[in-house]
Amino acid sequence: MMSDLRSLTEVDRLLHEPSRAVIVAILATVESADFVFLQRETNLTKGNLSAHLTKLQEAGYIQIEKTFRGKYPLTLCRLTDTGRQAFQAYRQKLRQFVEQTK
Amino acid sequence: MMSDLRSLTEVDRLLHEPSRAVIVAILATVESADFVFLQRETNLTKGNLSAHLTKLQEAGYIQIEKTFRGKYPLTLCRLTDTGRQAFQAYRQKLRQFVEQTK
DNA sequence: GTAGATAAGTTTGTATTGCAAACTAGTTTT
DNA sequence: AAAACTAGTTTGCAATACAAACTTATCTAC
Repeated sequence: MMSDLRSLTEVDRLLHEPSRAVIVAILATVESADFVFLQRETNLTKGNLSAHLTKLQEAGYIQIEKTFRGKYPLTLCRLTDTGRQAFQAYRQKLRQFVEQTK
Repeated sequence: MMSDLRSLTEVDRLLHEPSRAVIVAILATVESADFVFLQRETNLTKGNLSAHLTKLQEAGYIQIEKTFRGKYPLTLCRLTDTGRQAFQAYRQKLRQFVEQTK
């Protein structure tokens, strides 16, 4: 396992975007979260949240289920196993960088 | 001090680029480093290294001195106090994120 | 019953990037 | 004197992050 400073350059770019890292960090603590909840927690605009969720879904990191709460749309998101593993690897990469630097 | 998950979205974007974080991490360990040394250590192309160094300089994070080694150009880089402080803050932000997530 | 506000999203427009490839200027080798 | 090497800088382009505009449906006030 290569473990020098420059291994940070191989970091997962999808998760290295702070907004997405925060979204995934939240999803790592709950079994699922809806769009409105995520928007309140992240402070993102609806548009940007939507775009980030789509990217996470395309990468297979989250699963999105579209349904209804009463008469309104409900978008439920949950972290996949792939997503959880990627997030752990990402945290590990950050941890190593922080520990290896001064 | 705000210290929840979403404070990661306020991370220093200049340092949050892995290539630049690595450059700065290297410069944090030496009093100065030249272009050729940095290129070997980072594995960046000359073009991209040049561009990243220019950005770090524009932000006041590094100081660049152009001189000569014998007959060849020598570009010496050193971290400024501002740059060192920014890097410490960046490391702290990463550390907090890693510690606050699961 | 219809005009306007609200809910829950998606799509579009744009300016900024990170990266690869091309270029520059001088020096050494053949 | 042509080719190759050194030490960089500039250019071209595709990707992306964010804001603003748009969509579709529901609720409220008149």
